[in-house]
Amino acid sequence: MAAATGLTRATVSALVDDLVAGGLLVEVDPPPRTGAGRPALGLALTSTGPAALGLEINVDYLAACVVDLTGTVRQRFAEHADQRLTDPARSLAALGALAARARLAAESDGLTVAGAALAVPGLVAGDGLVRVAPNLGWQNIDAIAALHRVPELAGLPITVDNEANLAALGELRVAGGDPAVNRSQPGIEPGGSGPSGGAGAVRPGHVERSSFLYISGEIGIGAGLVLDGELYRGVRGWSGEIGHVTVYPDGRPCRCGSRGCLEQYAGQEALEAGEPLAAAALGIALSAVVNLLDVPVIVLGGAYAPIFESLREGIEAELRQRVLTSGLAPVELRPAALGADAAMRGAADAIIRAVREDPAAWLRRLS
Amino acid sequence: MAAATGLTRATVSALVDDLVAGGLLVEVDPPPRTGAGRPALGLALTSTGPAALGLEINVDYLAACVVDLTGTVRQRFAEHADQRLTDPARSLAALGALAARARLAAESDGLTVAGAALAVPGLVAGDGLVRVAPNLGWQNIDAIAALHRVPELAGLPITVDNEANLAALGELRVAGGDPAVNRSQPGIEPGGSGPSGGAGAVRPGHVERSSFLYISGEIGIGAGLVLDGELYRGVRGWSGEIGHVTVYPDGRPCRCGSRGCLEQYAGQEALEAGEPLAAAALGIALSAVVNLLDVPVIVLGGAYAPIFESLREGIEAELRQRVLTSGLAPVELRPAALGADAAMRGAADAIIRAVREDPAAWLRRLS
DNA sequence: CCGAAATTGTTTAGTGGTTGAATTATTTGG
DNA sequence: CCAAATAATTCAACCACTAAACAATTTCGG
Repeated sequence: MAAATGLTRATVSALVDDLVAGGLLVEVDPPPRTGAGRPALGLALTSTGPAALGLEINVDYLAACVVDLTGTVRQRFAEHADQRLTDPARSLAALGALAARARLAAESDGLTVAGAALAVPGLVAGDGLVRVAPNLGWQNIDAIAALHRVPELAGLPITVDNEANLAALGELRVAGGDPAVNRSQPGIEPGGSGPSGGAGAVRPGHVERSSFLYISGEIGIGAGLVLDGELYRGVRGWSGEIGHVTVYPDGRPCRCGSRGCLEQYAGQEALEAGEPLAAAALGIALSAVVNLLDVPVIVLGGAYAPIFESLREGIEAELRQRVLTSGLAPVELRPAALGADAAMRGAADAIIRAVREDPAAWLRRLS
Repeated sequence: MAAATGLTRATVSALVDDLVAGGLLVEVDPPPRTGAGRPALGLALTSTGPAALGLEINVDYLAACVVDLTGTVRQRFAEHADQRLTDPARSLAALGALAARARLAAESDGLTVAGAALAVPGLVAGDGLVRVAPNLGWQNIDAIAALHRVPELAGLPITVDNEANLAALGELRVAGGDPAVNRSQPGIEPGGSGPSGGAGAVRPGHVERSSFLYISGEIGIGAGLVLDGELYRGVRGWSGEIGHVTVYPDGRPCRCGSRGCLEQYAGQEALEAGEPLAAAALGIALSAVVNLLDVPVIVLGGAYAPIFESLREGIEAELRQRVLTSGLAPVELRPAALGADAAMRGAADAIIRAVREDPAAWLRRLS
């Protein structure tokens, strides 16, 4: 652990002591043994302590979950109902009720909910205001205030974010880039036990930071962009609107007022109509992303995940042709690892991530 | 200064003392007076001390400059000659000679060159190897090694980067995002001298971090992307290849092997042929960027800068139609502030930036 | 079965950057 | 000329971290 962080063993000891005392870490018994020497103590994130409430509202369902520090889903509630015909205030009240149940269930399980995040299919301003969510029929909805009106959620910090952004965060956790997840138990690389090199053989403090585009095919098409392990939200929080990237400049008119948007060729409605250009259109739009941003991985989520194999070849053909650097290094295409829960899981993960990044803030809260 | 950084006045004093002792700052006499109280001391970056060597190689010229800590160009040498017909080694030797002259002139002027950066019109790998520069006819050229063969540059740290990336950095300095440039002399906002609020009225440590896309129209079209005040280079350093973003999927064949690339409609050759679609093609490609990344500003550089006004309306029309959020907040379009020297200036600036970001490293060097 | 080597974890004194409060210096404005 | 305001310095105290010694516990070789 000291080698991985670049800190002294003494420092690590002190910090770990704090985290154990604060209830964020627990010592566990059986560490895997690696060779000679005194065996290391096992450490694990607590499954009691801080937890996060992940919320999602979408065209045809509401969902809430509670995730603990380890990333395990501890509670999960969902409700299927068409939100398009419902008044936003009612939708949010129903979601609030779901969230309240999830929170109470979690707290009676020893967890303390540190905060909540809500995933919505629309444009969210920096202050959390939902500017427009076309498929829900929302416009300028203050979802945070609405949720805060539920008594059980009154004091809770709540954030709102775009559905694709949060789903991308969910994938980030699974795909790697999160050292606490894809590393094994503390105790450095088991392979390197020999005298292969002294201290400094591994660059200390270095963590592989992944970059990828998550693209979510729903009624609309959204994208979440992770650059160097961090979600990029854009200056106003409106990044990732890949559904309205122009694919055919003089193509079909789109409800956004433009023509030839990707959504017209690869949105869920086009897919259900058997659109033959879907894969090609996706490939054209994605090649623009790769040319511009040099992202090495593209994750297909939402409605694209189940039909991944049928899209793959068509997309890859366009990427090969249209990405300038495709000859130097290919782009990896893969289906989303998380299913329909991706956005809700990612929402909870956003909160957990904040606690992980600054555990001291969580410990200070006990004042 | 203490208020701006969030540090104590005592700490600032100590730090400033170090920088003055190390020759990075000098005390200057006349600070502008703001109201009652003892007047503040003036501080300015030294115009002696560390400096940076900015180098550029392009199709028809070589250039080298030396920039000091304040951002002033202290030396500038350029040489016009067609590099397409020249052997890469010869081009680099000629550039090295130019660089050597610039360095010697600067050092006899009291400056110490801290490092050099080279701008090339091509793809540069993370280690500085120029993978391919189509318009120079380069492939896998180790420019750093070649420059290091010049005796006067032997020990100097040298980096290589894409021309558009560095030009974007140059624009960043001019456009803002660099507190040391766009703030006035130390001594906080002169307007706020009244009792408008105690300490903490200004969020300490906050600096406006700009995001924009710089697009450079040369023979090829490149782009440099600045997100939150930082240049985004992409995972492999190959971001910004906007010239090969598809604009018309079944359009003109491009020398990259694809069809309908932006370069075919808005590259310098197309412009010179009076291509009527140039502005529209640019607008289509740029709308994709804005939809994906939500950048609020686009800077047109290279060959686009002088004809900015003739392109503006055509580009803006496409942006209005194709950018989903154009109704919520318009995208600002503006011509590059720096001229043909943008990339070279940006190159030097990249080095200066490194010294500014970690002045302690520069001070340690004196051991 | 013993001892050497290896590895983990703790203890201790020391260091450097920072804070906070007190002090001094120098101006404006009534 | 004095009060209020602002700028800068000094100094003791603090905190996170380091470095080095030490203690604990294992494997491995005879």
